[in-house]
Amino acid sequence: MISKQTIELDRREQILKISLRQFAKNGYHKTKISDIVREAGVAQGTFYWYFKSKEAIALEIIQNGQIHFLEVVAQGYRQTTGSVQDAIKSSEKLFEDLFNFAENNKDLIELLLKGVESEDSVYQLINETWVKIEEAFQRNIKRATELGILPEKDPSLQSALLISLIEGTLLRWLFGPKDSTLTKKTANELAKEMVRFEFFGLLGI
Amino acid sequence: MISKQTIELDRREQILKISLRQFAKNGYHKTKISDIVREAGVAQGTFYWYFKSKEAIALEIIQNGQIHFLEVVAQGYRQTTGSVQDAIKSSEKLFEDLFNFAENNKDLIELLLKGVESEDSVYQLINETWVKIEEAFQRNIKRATELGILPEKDPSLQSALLISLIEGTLLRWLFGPKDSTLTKKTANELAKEMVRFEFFGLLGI
Amino acid sequence: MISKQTIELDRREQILKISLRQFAKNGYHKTKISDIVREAGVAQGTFYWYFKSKEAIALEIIQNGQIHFLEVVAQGYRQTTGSVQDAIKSSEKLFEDLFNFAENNKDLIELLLKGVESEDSVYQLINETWVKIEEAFQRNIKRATELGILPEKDPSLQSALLISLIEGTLLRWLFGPKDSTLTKKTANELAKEMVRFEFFGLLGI
Amino acid sequence: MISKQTIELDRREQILKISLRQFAKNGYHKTKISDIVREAGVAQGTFYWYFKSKEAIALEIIQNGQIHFLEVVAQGYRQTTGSVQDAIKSSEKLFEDLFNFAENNKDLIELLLKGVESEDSVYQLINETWVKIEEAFQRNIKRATELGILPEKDPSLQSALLISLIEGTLLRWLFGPKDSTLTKKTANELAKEMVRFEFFGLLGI
DNA sequence: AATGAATGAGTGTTCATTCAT
DNA sequence: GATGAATGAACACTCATTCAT
Repeated sequence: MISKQTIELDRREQILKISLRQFAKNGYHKTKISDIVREAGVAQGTFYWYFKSKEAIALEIIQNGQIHFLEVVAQGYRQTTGSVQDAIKSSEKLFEDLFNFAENNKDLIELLLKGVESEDSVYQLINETWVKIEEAFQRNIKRATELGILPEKDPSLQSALLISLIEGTLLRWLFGPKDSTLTKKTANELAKEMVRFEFFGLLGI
Repeated sequence: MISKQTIELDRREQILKISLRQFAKNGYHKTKISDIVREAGVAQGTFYWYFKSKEAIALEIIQNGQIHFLEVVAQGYRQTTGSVQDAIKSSEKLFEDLFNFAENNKDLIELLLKGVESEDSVYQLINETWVKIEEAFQRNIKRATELGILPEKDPSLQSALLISLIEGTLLRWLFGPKDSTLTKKTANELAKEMVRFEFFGLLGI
Repeated sequence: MISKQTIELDRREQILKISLRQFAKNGYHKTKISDIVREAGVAQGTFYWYFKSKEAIALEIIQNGQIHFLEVVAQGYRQTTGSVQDAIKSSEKLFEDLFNFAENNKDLIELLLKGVESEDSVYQLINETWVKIEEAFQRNIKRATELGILPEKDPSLQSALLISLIEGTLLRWLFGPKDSTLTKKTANELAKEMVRFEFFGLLGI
Repeated sequence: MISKQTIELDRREQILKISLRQFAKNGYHKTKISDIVREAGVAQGTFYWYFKSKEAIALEIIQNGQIHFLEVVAQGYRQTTGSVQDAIKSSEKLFEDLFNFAENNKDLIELLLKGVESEDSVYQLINETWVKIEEAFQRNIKRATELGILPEKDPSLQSALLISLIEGTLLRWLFGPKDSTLTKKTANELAKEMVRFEFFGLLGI
């Protein structure tokens, strides 16, 4: 039997999901409440029973996404014992988790990557999400440097470069032209390539 | 004497410039024609004497920008004789030119980096710009591989990674928090760091 | 023991009371059913179990109020024997009763005085209330004229002037600025002043 | 020849006039912008070319009205030499001016008398208008008291009573039932009756 | 009796675009 | 070339009312 609770959650969840997809696909401004409710098969007013405003639902979507995204990043890193091999392995693991998450949450990632021109508050929250992810990576780099795995350098620059790689790769992997070599790679393959570039650059083997 | 022709060009140029700045600063959708003409000190109708529509001016702005941007990228690369040292040098040169151009054309870069959620046609043109730049880099990578400077790998992946680095770095360098270590670097310093990472990765010296 | 009947009456009474206060305080249009039910602690649908519509509850509130108001006005007047002194005394008594009633029914009075811009039907009923009160006063004036207490004049004008005085005084006394000399008067004092003006005008002692 | 200036003023003036009439007739909340523009024969957007918002136009209407109304009240009073006869004469003159103004500006008076339930800012401005008029009357009463024409009493109460008379009389004279004896009076007759009541009360001759 | 989710017609406002002058 | 008044299709949001449970 489906309880009231379940129905409400479902409807709310459904609107959240539809909104996320539309925000991701068409952007914040071009997504109209009327489109969302049409797809959900409910009346315009129903949207406002569950959500205070367009801005509010966007913020909730991103907030949720941020939490899940950060969980992945936080869990992905295992403590390394000290060898470069270990660092590479755990980095691969992290990237693979991250890419898998991204693949399973394409809409969220698209919104986080493209949803730049929205309400200010929404923009801020998206920004905050990337900053937090960058901070997580920075912590890992610092630890690796302290363990002597990585040479001493400006960790903020390093993490910035890393995040740049990740953002750009996600964009091209998930939303690039369907026939590119990049699009066809699996999360695992991509993680390996990324790590190779991360540690050894273009010259690395 | 200033001819009518000149005046027209000036006014047209002025509106283009103002529009670029406003598109960059506030985004495509949040930029209103009324704001543009107010800043330009002309009537609403005047805008439509020079430009067919909001979409048209955005396209023209990006088209112009694309041409200049590609010129820099095209000129940046000199022919390499074959040594890794040369490749590094010329890569540094390219990055430095690119960063200098970006610094002198902040508005354009901001629009190209953030202006994702606009009209479809505008989005496509921005996309095309990055693709063309990526292609330019890809050609260079291929040549370096043929010359034996770089090891054999998927050049489309390599250029994708490179462009990702560039985009992310530009975003953080030009539009990141004012007090970060990244923001304070000069174009030359940044180019050197980029190249180091490009060729040697995190482990490189 | 509280019977179901009692509970229902209570709940109904409670909603009526809350609605009256909100109508008075915020006006008919700015009072939302959602506000009323929130304050009553019941669901939106419950309101419509007890009342047909927003208009219906407003009409009922005013209808009730009209009855009580008219009772006061009807009881207020005692038969006068014929002397001016008696007329003044009984007029004072009436005003005092009326002011006391108003003080104990501020919300109702506020609604009757300010609730002008509501549904047409509501407006009509408020109007009717004042007309009936005016008629009561007019009857008294006529009787006083027949008894030779008051000089012969157009009684409809006289009662109109009287009601005007009452309405304006109530408005200022109950809802005027808290620090005015008017606001601080008691019902009895006010009644005396009113009667003095009523019978003798500005020149009267 | 009709200059642009004239046309603009006309259109603006026209919308102001239509809005005033609709606000007066239907109240602030029930007056829709769509009704106003329909009557004016212009598009919805045109309204917003001339006025910032519904609230803004209401405020402008009342502000204008307040100025004209106060002018009448200010001019109406002549300095009195000291006799009661003079005071009565000048009071009659003032009331007559006031009633004439009201007759020629029925819509404004209706809005000022009935437009109680509007936006807060609008409500405040209407209130302010009556307060200023009351102050003008109060000044006159004080002067008359100093000259020994009126007996010493609380002038704030006296002016309050006077304004109450005026408001109530206007309401009934201009908007009362068409067949009443009151409605049929001329401004001059009404002024005389008012003054009689003002100075001598019901007992006065 | 009571709930609260759902409805949908309406409301003020915005803004790119047009056009008579 | 230039003006700025005029347009009207949207759009986000509100709220009295309904109804299945």
